[in-house]
Amino acid sequence: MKLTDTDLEQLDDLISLKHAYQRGDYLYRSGAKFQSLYAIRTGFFKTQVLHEDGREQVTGFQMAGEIIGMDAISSDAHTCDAIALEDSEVCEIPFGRLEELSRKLPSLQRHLHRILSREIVRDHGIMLLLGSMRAEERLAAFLLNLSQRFATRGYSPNSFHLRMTRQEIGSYLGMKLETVSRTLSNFQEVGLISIRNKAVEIHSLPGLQAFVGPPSKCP
Amino acid sequence: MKLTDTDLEQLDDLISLKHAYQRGDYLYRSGAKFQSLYAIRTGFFKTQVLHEDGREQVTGFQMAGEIIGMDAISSDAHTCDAIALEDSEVCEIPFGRLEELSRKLPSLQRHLHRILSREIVRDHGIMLLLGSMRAEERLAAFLLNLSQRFATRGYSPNSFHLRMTRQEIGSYLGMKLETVSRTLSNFQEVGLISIRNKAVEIHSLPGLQAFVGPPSKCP
DNA sequence: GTCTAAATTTGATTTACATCAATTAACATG
DNA sequence: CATGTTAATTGATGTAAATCAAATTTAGAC
Repeated sequence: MKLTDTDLEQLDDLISLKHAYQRGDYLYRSGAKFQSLYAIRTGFFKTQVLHEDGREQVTGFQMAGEIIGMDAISSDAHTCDAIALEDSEVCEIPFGRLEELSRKLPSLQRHLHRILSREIVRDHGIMLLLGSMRAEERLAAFLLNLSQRFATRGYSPNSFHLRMTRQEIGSYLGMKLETVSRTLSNFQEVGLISIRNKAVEIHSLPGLQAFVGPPSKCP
Repeated sequence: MKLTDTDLEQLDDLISLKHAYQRGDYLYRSGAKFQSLYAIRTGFFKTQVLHEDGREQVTGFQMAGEIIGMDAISSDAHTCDAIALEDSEVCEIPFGRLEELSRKLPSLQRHLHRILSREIVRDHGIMLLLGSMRAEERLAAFLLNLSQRFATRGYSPNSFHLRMTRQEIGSYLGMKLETVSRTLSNFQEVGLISIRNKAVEIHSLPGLQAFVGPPSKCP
């Protein structure tokens, strides 16, 4: 299937709505009517679900190139909050138009399906992490994941700064902020990383990797 | 958009591949090439992801009317195992054909997107559960969820039998089988449920609901 | 720059759950 | 129906992480 000029125009049109958000701004709120998906151009977001009793769970940290808002398709309303963790730029993708266009462009359709499915796979990974790893392992996996994503975007995999607080990391990883802090300090003490407030230096990626997985059996 | 006779034929055709599975059979295995989604007609399945180090995490229990296999779209390969927990019947839905047809039928397209999104929402709920609930709350939420799904299918919400072992429940909920057993025994002692092996009687749905959520503050 | 509030670190203590261990009950198989 | 096998219960003990509590650092507001 070839793209006609009209197709290209429409695709171009589809992603033409750009918006800027400042640190702390909501991209959308839980309960808001679903209209669009959002492609992050620059910046950093978190998404969180709120339990009626006030508990909250961070469900993800999203960075440039990632799509958010997919949870809202099922009920035509957003089911979580998305909040900018730094000044960010976002492309709005009206979902109705995306569906329309993806009916004409099989490769776009396939792409959309892959993105939706990738989110499911990601969530399963976090379920594994939350359900069966210890605090140390979770945090190591978290740092490795960030490292890998920064690397993909052309930044250093060994040196980056965290956009989120210890509390937000803790919420995401199912542990308290004190445990996050202590565990990071431990990593530093054994020389795996340096951490000064939000600035992280990973000294040994393999060393962190060795932490993920159960304590090695010594036969 | 109206459905033509040809459309209806194709839709009918799409879901014509039925297969039977016995307790313990694999519907698919992690790593297998992705071809189809599967609609469960009757029976009960579990899905689990395996960590290379041998740890496993049950990611869901699926029953009649539910669709599984969506995680595989992203990489063209299944990322988890799906195993029948009782004798079951399943419709295979070749995904290429589903995509093709959903290009012609906007309502089918929308339906597919909703199903994919619903899985994401479900996973976020489990992340909340794993990340921020205590064992008691997780198990209460689990029983309520099963109850509600049985009710939707016309079965009693108060009386059903578990198809899965304590170990599988524990894996799903991020706790050990002993804790599952103990917690169920506690629920029984306080009169919320009766449980004899796999047979559950819920005596008070509101009572279980009260368990989900943090211990009530007494001012 | 100063001041205030928020975030982080670190320590002491508690606790929920895991682990280890043994018994009992349910299930499958010849 | 007897018998090996797996699943479930229950108890005793250990431990990872939560909680409670300061002290300290960092970031924002004025």
